[in-house]
Amino acid sequence: MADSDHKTERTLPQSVAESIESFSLVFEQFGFPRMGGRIFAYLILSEEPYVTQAELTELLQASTGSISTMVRLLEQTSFIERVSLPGHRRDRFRLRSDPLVEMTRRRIEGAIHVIDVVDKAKVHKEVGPQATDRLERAESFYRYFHVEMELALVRWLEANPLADEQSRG
Amino acid sequence: MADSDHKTERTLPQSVAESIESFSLVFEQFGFPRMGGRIFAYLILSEEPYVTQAELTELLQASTGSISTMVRLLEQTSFIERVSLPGHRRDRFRLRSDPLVEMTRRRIEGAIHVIDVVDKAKVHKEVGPQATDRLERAESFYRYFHVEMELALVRWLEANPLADEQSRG
DNA sequence: CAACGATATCAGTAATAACTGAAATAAGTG
DNA sequence: CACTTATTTCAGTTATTACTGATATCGTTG
Repeated sequence: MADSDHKTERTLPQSVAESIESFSLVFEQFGFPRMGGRIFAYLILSEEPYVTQAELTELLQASTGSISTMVRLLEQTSFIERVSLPGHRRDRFRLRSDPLVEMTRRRIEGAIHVIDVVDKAKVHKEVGPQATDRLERAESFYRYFHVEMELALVRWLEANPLADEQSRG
Repeated sequence: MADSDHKTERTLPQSVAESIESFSLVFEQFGFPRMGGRIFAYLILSEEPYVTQAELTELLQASTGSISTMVRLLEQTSFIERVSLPGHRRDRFRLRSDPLVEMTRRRIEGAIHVIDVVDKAKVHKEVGPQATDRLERAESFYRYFHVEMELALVRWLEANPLADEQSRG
């Protein structure tokens, strides 16, 4: 019953490999290690919804350690999902959601931290009137922008619901 | 006529120094070296619109090399402005705009690069129908979101014009 | 134009983080 | 329960980058 290791493709086509690299750089901008971005990119670009660590190791030309650490990180941050099926030794992984949308959502939430830093800076007695004005301006901007981004995101999600191509593989 | 080096404060109050550190971490998230963030933070928090490299070196406890490199970087990326006055040896620097707003603006523009990467990935013949759907969904989201952010930013700037506290020191 | 002060440059250091590869552990199978 | 295979862990390597501190260059002033 084993699924052993008879995958058809042992290696990725050049063009896909290049796209994966581009994506990895994009995801790096979101604060992810490149290898994490490569996993995202593979899952986005592949027709196979699930992938095993062994496949990732081979296709992405990476070490088992690197893949193991990365899938755990992505799992813990809820970007991918681990599925272990009885009758299968290898765990399988799949995307939980559009990674770019989800990262954008988290970045939006990150704005709260910025607001917090700005707000905290205002309270010190050493901060003069002009500085206070600047801080208030920055805070006002961030508060506004944060809300606007949240609304825009919600609007888009409502207009573009997840057609659950997600729910089976 | 020299302005020599008779600044009143040789060192920053604890609380301000802490705020500066917090800011430096925020700016780091925008891809700036911490020292750059500290310079921003100082200029935001100070009542003095202008600062010299010597002052930054002392107040931020940094090396002259680090400060020199950083102000040049910030100058080249148009975040700060260098003003050299005749009769003054030291160059003086000041903010050109709200750094947080400006960085947000640039981040928005960065979305174009993401769209580009997604778009390029679609053309390869090896990319199947499901992957194409995912890419199109991502692209659609990014295009929409990019426009919405631009609009939100413009709206805010119109409602909050720069009262030119900027134009003199 | 000599001397000094400010800034730029550059080589070296330190700190960080990703990644590898091997060894340990866990889980599934006959 | 022994064996195999998948996964985790971890120590070590490599790469990157910020920063320092010394030296070189530039610019101003007397």
